[in-house]
Amino acid sequence: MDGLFLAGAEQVAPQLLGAILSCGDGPTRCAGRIVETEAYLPRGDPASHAFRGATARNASMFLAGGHAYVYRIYGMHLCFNVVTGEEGVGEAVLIRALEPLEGLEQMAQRRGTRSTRALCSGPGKLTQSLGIEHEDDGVLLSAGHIRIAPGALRPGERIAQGPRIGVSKAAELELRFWLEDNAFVSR
DNA sequence: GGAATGATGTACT
DNA sequence: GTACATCATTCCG
Repeated sequence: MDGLFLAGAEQVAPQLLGAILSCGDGPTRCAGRIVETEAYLPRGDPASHAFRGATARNASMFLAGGHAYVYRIYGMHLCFNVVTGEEGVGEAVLIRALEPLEGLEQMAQRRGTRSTRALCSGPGKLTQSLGIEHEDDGVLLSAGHIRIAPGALRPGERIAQGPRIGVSKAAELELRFWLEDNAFVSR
């Protein structure tokens, strides 16, 4: 699946739907199926952190495709992205929601809830559930404890596309992708 | 140095 | 539906 990440974010985002994102090994392993993503483009996308060039915060967004970009938002939440494209370009796919598959008890403990639907149905929730830390920013996904494995769409599943959420700029771009009617999509 | 601003989540009305 | 917690980063002067 590594080669996939060298394509553009707009191509990678829908292709990640159905793939398995996991964190940790052994008894602490948690995993979920990706059901919602958003693309952030390398050029002409003022909503992207990379829009004004590389800074200390977004440096890992300019690594080669297949690295993680983890950043803190609103002073309290972490968001996890998969960097895409060639090194130096600056594009990524935000993972917005997962359908929990493994480590449900660990996730519930980290999140402090008993609701399975509330575990990973949002970018901040899934980083907390999986135990992703700010130190994971810039790690190579194929080599570290955070991994993405290929997955497939289930029979009858359809990909939906629409405007991104929470962005105040470029709101007209339809760069959010999700699995239609999936109960674990955010909102 | 100071002010504004988030790729959010939760609680409350 | 609205309010707000909470702070690193960024931008402006």
